[in-house]
Amino acid sequence: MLQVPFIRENKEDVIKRLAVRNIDATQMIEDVINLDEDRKQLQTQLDNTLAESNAISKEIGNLYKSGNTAEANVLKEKTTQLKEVTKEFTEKLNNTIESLNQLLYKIPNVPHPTVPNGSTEDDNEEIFKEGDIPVLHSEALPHWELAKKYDIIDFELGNKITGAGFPVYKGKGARLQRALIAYFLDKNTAAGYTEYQLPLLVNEASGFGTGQLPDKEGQMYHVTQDNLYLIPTAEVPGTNIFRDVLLNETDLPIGITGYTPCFRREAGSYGAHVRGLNRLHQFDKVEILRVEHPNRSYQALDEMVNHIKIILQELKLPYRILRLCGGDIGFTSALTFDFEVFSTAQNRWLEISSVSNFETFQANRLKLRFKNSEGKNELAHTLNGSSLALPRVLAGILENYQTKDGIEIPEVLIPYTGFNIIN
RNA sequence: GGAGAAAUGGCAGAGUGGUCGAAUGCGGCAGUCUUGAAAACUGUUGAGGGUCACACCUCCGGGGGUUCGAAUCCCUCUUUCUCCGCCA
Repeated sequence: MLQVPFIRENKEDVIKRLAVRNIDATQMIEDVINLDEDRKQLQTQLDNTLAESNAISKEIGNLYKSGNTAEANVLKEKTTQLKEVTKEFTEKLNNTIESLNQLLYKIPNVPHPTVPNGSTEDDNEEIFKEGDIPVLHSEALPHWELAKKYDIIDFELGNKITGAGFPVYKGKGARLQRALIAYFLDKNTAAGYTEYQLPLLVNEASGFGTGQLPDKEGQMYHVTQDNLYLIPTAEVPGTNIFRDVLLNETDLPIGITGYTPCFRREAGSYGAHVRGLNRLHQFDKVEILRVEHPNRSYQALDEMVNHIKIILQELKLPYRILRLCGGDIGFTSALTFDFEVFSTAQNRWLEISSVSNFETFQANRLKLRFKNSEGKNELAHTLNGSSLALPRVLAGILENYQTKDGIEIPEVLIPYTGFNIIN
């Protein structure tokens, strides 16, 4: 959520930059500033009343001590009146704060100046492309056919046990998944990220901290009996490590990585383009996450992008990097780069990573701060990215590495799989 | 699941109705000493709102109550610890 002082001081710029998301925020920004003005006024009125109350209370104490009960009782009457006034102001103030917050929750992050205009994913800007798209033999298959042919993923079985979108990996398929997870985690820890194992269920406060709640709860599975949510991404438990945390400047930067399954309801998305591994209700992902000093967060974003590039180069998969346009960028993000791997048999690009800088948008909600060199508490910047989402990487490997003799295994993974072909 | 104890600043830990935003220690910051560092010593150091700056207000796990006045008393919720039970 945006900070009110920032909105007030950069009113025109905020409106202009939010327009890149194709929203006209003029009225909302105006309302925020007005509500905050009201808030300040009410706060001052309340504070003055309380100050008077406090002063009288002190006096009553002194009067009792000196035995002047009669005068004390007179003053007591007065405080009763003040209590009424206090109650009234408190109520008004709380209502104003509530309205202000409700409004602030609705305003997305301000896009970085480099975010291109645009309304849909077609307007995203391709900024990098690498890797040769292989020419497949004539009997090449999409990954779901390959999965069946080599008996490594069973979609029907998952359907029986749970429902659509919960595939069962078996044999070499299961081993390849485990290999990818281990490989990603090794790459990340080698780059300085600390490995974490995080809870897969989170409470309301955590859902709120990263912005899934209060508005986007439909994305998550809700365990109503205990009021917990299954995580849609490791970003949720990972970022909430830092909720209500005050760091020293020397603690920065912080980098963590973790593997978790992810659970997404994906209500209403069915059809041919969600076939196979393209979109699932449960999938595995390795995430990287950073807490950075504001003046080097964009450098950190570049480092993360480069890190993921190296992984894809090593896997020798054809991929491209997109700079998301204003219409496609996430609610909480200021700048996002998507990585897409080419699904040769489907002849389409599949998103396998999304790397974002949230600047202070998350930190403001989380109250994640550090003590800066002037001794002031300052909001940190948070960033995260997938490194990587497993199913589509797997789809990419199956399709791009298929030969007439079977599916070859990328060289870097062989130490992890213990085999070099699925046949 | 049952019984008991506890929750205080970045951390540890005093404080049981007004003089408490809160002793003390650690940590942080500044200084003295030193060629430099360490050690030692001295000073300083909670957060949020508000103000040009003060004043002032709020905050001692969350919520509610008693009282002129609550970290302190009462109710309630949550969490943690100990013991018992159950259990991968």
